[in-house]
Amino acid sequence: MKTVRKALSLLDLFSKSNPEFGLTALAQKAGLDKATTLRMLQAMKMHGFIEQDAKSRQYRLGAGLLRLARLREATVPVVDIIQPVLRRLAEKTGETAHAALLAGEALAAVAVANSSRSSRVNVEPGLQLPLHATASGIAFLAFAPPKVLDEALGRKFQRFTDMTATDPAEVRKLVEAAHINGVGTVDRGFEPDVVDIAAPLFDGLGHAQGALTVVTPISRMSLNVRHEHSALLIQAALDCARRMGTNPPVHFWSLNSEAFG
Amino acid sequence: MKTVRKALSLLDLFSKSNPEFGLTALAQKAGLDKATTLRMLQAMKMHGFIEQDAKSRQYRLGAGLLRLARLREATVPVVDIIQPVLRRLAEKTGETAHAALLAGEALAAVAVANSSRSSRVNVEPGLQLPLHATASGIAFLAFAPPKVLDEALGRKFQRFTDMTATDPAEVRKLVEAAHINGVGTVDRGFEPDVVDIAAPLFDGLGHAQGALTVVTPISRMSLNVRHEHSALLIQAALDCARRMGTNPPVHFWSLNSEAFG
DNA sequence: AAACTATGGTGATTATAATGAACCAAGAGC
DNA sequence: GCTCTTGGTTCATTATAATCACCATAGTTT
Repeated sequence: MKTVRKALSLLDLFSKSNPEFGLTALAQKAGLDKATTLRMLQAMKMHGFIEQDAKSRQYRLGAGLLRLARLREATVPVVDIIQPVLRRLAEKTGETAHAALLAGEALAAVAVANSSRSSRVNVEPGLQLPLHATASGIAFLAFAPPKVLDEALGRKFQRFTDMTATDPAEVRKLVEAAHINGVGTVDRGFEPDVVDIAAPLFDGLGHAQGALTVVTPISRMSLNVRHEHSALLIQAALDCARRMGTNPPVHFWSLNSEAFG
Repeated sequence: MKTVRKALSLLDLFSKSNPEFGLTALAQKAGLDKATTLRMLQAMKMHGFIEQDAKSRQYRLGAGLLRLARLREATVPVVDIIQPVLRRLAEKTGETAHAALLAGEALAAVAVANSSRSSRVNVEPGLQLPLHATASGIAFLAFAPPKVLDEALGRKFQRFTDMTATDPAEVRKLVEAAHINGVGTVDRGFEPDVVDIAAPLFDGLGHAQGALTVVTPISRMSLNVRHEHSALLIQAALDCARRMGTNPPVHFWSLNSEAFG
C-alpha cells in the first residue's frame, strides 16, 4: 500500500518546530508532487487527521487524532499507568524521565516527567527517538523480537552527534550489553552533553514495546549515578509491567535483586 | 485518494466496545476484501497507527496515535484554550463548569473549574460521562455526525437515577431539542439532585468533539438560572471555537444574538 | 498601477498501484 | 485425525493515483 504509506508519512513531517505547512512546502519536504500531496491532504482532512486554517490555508494536524488517541488510551491505558511511575522516577533521580513507545520505525515519547532542577534536560512530548542513537532505542531493541532487531540493524543510521553509533556492529554491541544489564546506555549519541539510561517496557509476550528513560546532563553523570539510575529504572520497569499485567522475560526479574550493588 | 480514505476509515471502526478485531472480522465490517484490508493494516502498522497483538494476531489502534495527538496538542493546545473560558464560566454562573471530549463511547472530562461556593457539585477530571445520561452527552450528540448518533442510540442505556432517560426515543427527543436550542439539558439523569446544561465544542469539520458543561445543584436551579446558564454556555462555546479556529455550524452562531432574552 | 512572482488549486493523460478469487498453512474444536 | 476457521499470500486483471502543464489569486516590486 504505497499510497497509504506516503499519505501517512506526510503526517510524520509535522513537528513541534514545524507545526504548519503550506501545500507547496509540504509537497517539497515530502518529495511528492503538489497535486498528489493536495489530494492526500484532502483525504486526511475528511477524516480529521489534518485540518486547514481557513484564512492562511496552512495545513496542520487535525482534531480527529485526539479522538483516536483517547480511544486507544481508553482500551490500553498505558500512559495513565506509566505517569506516576515516571514522576517517582524523576523525583528519586532528580532528572527528567520519559516513557516512549514504538511508533513505526522509531520510539515516540508519550509521557514526560521533568526534573525539578533548574538545569535539566527537556524532552518534548511527541519527540521521535531513533532506535540506534538513544538509550530508549537500545533498551527497546535489546528485548525486542529478533526480527525487529535485524530489521532495525538493516536500516541506515543517521548521525546526530560525533558520538552517535552509526556502525551496525557498534549498535549491536550496545544492544547486547543492554540485554545483559537490563538497561541501555547511550552517551551523548543523540544530543550533545546528555547521557541516557533506559529500561524496556514489555508487552504481553515479554517483548519490548517501548522504554522508560532517565536523561542526565553529562555534568552530573558519574559511575555512581549511573548505577543508581540503572537500579531505579529496572525497578520502575518491573513496576510498570506489574501494573499493566505484562510479562518481562524471566531473566529480567533477577536483575532487580542483584541490582548494581 | 480512494485508497487513503478506505484505509483511514478502517480506524473509525474501532470503538470502546470493539477495541480489537481479527483480520477477517475487520474486513467484513469494512466491506473490503481480506487481502486489501491486510495490506492497509500493514501500512498503518508501519506508521504506528495500528498495532497487532503478537499472540492473538488481533489488530488494535497503535501507539503512534498518541504521539501525533501530543504533537497536535502542542500546536493547538485545546485544553489550555478551554481552561480560562471554563474559569470565567464558573465565575459568572457561580457553579462548577467542566469540559469533556469524546473518548471511546463516552465523553471524558478533561478540564474542570470548580464553583467557589461551599455547596457545589464536584467533578473529578477524567470522569466518564455517558452520552445518554448527561447534558454533555446530549449536546455532543446533537451536533455529532448522524452516524455517531445512530450508533449511540443503538446501544443499551444504563440507568443511573430514576430520572435517567433509557428509552432511545426519549434520548432522541432530548438530542433534537438540544440541536434546536444549541444547549443540552439533563435533569437529574446522572446524579441525583444535579441539573446539567451543556453546549457543544466543535472540531474543524463542524462536528461536535466534546462539550462545555455547567452543573448546578437542583436547589439552586430555576427557569431564570437555566436561561442564563444557557446563554453563557453558548457564548463560551463560540468563544472556544473562535480561539481554536474551529467552525461551528452556521445555525449555531445565530443562537448567540437571540440568546434567551 | 502594472508587471512579476509565488501560492493554492485543477484536469486529462499515462504509468502505476490496488484489487480479489483462488490458494496455503496453522491452530482450535470436535 | 479430520474439519472448520483464521491469518496470510499470489498473480493476472483492472481501477487508480501520479504527473505536468495550466489557471486564479494575492502579495510584492518596480
